[in-house]
Amino acid sequence: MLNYIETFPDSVEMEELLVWLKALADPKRLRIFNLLMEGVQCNCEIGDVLDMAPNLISHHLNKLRAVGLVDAERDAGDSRWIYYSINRTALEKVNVALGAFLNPQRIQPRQPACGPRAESACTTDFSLNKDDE
Amino acid sequence: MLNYIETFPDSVEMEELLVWLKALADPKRLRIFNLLMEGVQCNCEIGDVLDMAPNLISHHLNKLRAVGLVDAERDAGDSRWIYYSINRTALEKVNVALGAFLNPQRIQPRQPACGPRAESACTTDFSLNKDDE
DNA sequence: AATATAGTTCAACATAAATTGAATTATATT
DNA sequence: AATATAATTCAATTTATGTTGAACTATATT
Repeated sequence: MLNYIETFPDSVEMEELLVWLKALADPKRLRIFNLLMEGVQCNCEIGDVLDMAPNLISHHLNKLRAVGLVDAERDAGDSRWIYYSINRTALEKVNVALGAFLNPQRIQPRQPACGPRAESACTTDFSLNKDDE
Repeated sequence: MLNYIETFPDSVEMEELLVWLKALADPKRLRIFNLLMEGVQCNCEIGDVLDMAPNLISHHLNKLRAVGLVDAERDAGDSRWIYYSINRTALEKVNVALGAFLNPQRIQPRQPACGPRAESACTTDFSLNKDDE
């Protein structure tokens, strides 16, 4: 009678995935990210297209940068301008992680350990052994 | 001189993607979803594994159900028990949508429309024509 | 030197969402 | 009938996060 344990790669990978999901799970950030996918690069143009204040764009770009999804680079000639772009390495990592996490083949046809169909009921002895101290 | 326009499939698809991302972008919900992927099915077992209160699990399962990612089914013999499972159709849709959205090939090597490298500066005439009323 | 530009940073505010505890529903067990 | 069980619903609270406006930095233009 095995006590169930989470098995997805490991909690570290899930933590990393979570960070990426949170970064993308905002309407404005998702649109900004989308624009960067399409090649738009500076704060001001994003503002023109999405009709957002530059400080708000800056805030969201910071969040995307903080998790590594987006890179920033100043213009060589006129350093007032900053060009933002998708970090391809990070994008690939996200794709791999999401692909693994959401892989339909991971779905197990496991019998419930709880309920009438189970060998043992929930309350029985899912807790750890008491004699481990 | 074209004014830039968002092109990802359409705003409807992005809206749908956002809904899924938001559903998954929560630490507890991501772990619950993961357990469901691994075949764990009832509220009580999730509670045992993740050490969470049943009402909180219920709340998160509702969120996952609300966006179609998770199905619920009562035990035929003892209807107090509810078995939760991943909705495979929804999962496939998420995979397709994410795959399309995060496809590295979408990244365009586009020159910025703003800044010194651009033909015209940002402030020039990105706004709509004034004579359209 | 004075002004304009691109963008950021900061603090205050508003909003949304997770969490908690208590009460409730519905079914099964004794 | 009385009690136990699995899970939900509800209202109250807390926590996190997006948004706003003002001030600031750094560079370029006139």
